[in-house]
Amino acid sequence: MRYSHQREGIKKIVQCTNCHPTADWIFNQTKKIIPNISLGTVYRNLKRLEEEGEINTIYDGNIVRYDWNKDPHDHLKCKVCGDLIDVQLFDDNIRETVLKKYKFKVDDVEMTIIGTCHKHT
Amino acid sequence: MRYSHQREGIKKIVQCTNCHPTADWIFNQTKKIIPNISLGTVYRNLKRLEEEGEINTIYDGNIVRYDWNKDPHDHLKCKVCGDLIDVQLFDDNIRETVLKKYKFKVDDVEMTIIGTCHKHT
DNA sequence: TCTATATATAGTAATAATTCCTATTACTAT
DNA sequence: ATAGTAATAGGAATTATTACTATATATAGA
Repeated sequence: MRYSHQREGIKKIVQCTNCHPTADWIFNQTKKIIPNISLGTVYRNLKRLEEEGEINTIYDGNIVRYDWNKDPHDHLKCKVCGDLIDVQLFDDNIRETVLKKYKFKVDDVEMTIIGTCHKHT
Repeated sequence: MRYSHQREGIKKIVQCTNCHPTADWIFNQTKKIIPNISLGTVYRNLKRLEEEGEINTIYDGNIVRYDWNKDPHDHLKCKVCGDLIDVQLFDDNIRETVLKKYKFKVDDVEMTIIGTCHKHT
């Protein structure tokens, strides 16, 4: 894949945030460094970065977000503030259980736990 | 809530299928019984049925689907045929673990397991 | 049964997120 | 430097969903 200034900018933006940004947020941030970047370029490069394994696409309800955290992990979604918090729960036993019980070869486990985070007690 | 012929039709359609239909699929099926139903009516009533607890909204990646199965359950998503299969895995220990470890009050656990189903071995 | 009123509907327009298209520009190897 | 390849900007097209509005319908009360 050929080098591209735009893609490097997008990558840096995604990797330097702790929130789980949407394409639109990434577009707006990237515009601050590369003012004439286009939204199409952002979408195309996010897709390519995902293909390269540099970032992950996560689905927060019907909102698409991007995540630089490549380790398998789950999310806690707070329904009060909307925060999406990275957590490490299980995994290994899920793979085995599902394979035995349903003859289903597991590639990926996506788990989102919806509730209320500690800030609202 | 006032009775509506259209809402009853939509409810019946959703409850009589084992697939996890999209709004568009539901619209097309409902048209067979109520030919001049409009798509807006389908969306409005799906939302109200969800509010009433008659159906659930599930997010299959960025595709929105509806599900009459109100029991808490998880999904296996086959990346070959796209099938979404209902399964019952765990739950109870997740709630406790998450509450203790992250001080996060769990309302709902959404788990989708991506892989290959038994039809493609 | 009839009427009044609130709610639902069909049909259309508007919005939002994403993808597609095309002319132009940049990079690479010769 | 030039040709060929690949990437970009910008805007149009697409898809899913929501909003709007005039008309139709359900239902409560006379």
